Amino acid sequence: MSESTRSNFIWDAIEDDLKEGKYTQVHTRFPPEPNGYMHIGHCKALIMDFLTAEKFGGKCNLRFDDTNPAKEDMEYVYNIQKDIHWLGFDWTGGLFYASDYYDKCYEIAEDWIRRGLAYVDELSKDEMRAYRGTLTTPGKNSPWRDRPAEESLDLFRRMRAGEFPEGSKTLRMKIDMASPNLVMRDPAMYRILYKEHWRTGNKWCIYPMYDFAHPIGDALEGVTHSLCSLEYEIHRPLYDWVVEHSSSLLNSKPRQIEFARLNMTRTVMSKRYLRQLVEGGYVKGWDDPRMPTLSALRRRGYTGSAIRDFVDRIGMSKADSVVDYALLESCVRDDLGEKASRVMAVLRPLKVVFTNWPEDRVEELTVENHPDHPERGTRTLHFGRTVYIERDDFMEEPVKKFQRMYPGFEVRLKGAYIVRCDGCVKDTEGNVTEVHCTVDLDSASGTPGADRKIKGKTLHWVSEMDAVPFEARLYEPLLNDDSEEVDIPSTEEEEAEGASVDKKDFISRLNPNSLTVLHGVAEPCVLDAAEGDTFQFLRSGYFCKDPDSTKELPVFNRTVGLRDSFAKQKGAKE
RNA sequence: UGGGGUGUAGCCAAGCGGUAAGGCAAGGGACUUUGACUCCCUCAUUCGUAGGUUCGAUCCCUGCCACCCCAGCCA
Repeated sequence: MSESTRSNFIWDAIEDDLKEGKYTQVHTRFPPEPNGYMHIGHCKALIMDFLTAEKFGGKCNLRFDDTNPAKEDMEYVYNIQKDIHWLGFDWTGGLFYASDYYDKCYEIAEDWIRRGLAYVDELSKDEMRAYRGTLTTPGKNSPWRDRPAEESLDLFRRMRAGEFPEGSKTLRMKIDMASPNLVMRDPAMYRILYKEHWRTGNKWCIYPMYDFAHPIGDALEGVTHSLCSLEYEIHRPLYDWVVEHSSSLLNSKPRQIEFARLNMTRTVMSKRYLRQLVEGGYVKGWDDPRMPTLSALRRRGYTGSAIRDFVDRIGMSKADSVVDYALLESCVRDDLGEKASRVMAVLRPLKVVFTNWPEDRVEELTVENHPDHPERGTRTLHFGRTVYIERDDFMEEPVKKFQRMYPGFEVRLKGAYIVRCDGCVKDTEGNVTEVHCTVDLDSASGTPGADRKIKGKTLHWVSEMDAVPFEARLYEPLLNDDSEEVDIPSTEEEEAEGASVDKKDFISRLNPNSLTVLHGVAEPCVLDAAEGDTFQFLRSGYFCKDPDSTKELPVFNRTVGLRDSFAKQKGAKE
């Protein structure tokens, strides 16, 4: 549970940098593009960025990489900040936006043009692609590549002034069209975009590209270690090139280090697929508790500390990997097992009548809120002639090793009495509607008679007089366990083109049982709980009160079930 | 096919020339008024593969194989 102190290859590298005097302090940044909701996959980078700063006593900035006004929105800015705080971090180095640096970027761009490091190109998109060459053949120089600096400068200023239509011109870095690394083949620095930016309004109609703005943002902010995912590895020479050629204008010379991004079994991480789920109505929204978004996990009852523990436990490496979602579940169970108060709730109620218990007799019982923490107090329950138990806890004809309620067998009701099952009542279709039991009146919890050992298990229950109806929403992974993993796109691309084939496979893997809605009964205390409060419903799992709750009908999401070795064993034998 | 990466158990992952950590999952047992928790035990003679160097190789060298990333005026 506690954050491990073990290192990883990134921290080792940083320690070396410090030792060698390459840097005297550590400064990181978390640079999301505000174009969507954050999901569990983002947490690896997020936690790594903030935790690295913490570990080395440095600072971490939050910088929104808002260089593409076509895709970004303020709504996301707010949500991302909320998610970061939820995970228990703060941007100790400050809050920034790439758009803060538009002027500075422009200044550098003009400087580069003068120095012959950049030029205005007039190739169309298609032409540019053709000139770029292929993986195996070198590209060729644009006919505009060697135009005089003065001409480029003039054109660039007129681009900025809005004299040219979108797509007609770009500013490009002059590097090497024959480089075996495609990203070095004169990458674009600026494109014309007549889009209002949510922060800078209509001040600009040219916007810098990531490859240009990102290193500059880092270096302007004094970032020392720029951590990012593996797909940027081939951009590192470009990153260094940009910093190198503008170093006199910057505040630091950051080192980019890449690591593998997080993938998980039985879910998807790409924004494109998540959007399909929402827009196709397969889930109720971005915060539907089945989604891997942080807002969904929060609603479902996951905790920030469980997610931090998870990221700690998956480790940090450069190998592509798909982490078993069971590890995440294990982390929440750990966290909630300690934190959550215990309550009794019956998900699928079956009525039990105690034939030897007087109709009007009511007994007050005291039960603990947490077995390992007596200091968290107790609560009072009422025990009467009729209670509800879980349908699964009764079998008229028990299967092998079944140690719950069945005719002739004794079980204990948690915090109450030992009862013996005498039989059941069925409707015309043969469904069990009621179970009859005899209470051992000398076996009340806390009395010497309760010490009697029995073979039966201890069951949870809710008495009829206390029963509060509630809705339980149980979840399973979004995707079936298809042995073959989903084709998880590794970039955050939004382009839906060419996705139709993927979509079919992905949609066909959807788990039809990802949501089960049940109507159960619970102890009265669930009525007073606030939205977001989490309980352990004894023997059923951890449940979090949902915002859909009303005064009359509390709604609870099952965050995760308890481990169930009996179910496993039973499942294996069937 | 060019370039850049990565291959250690079912899934993650340590290991940095001296004889394979740990977690999750799985299996067995103890305890138990949650079939939970907790606690024990089991789970890689072998590190993608074939050679080489070495007294000694998961670690160094060479070849091969597999997978991932790159041909946006996205990030």
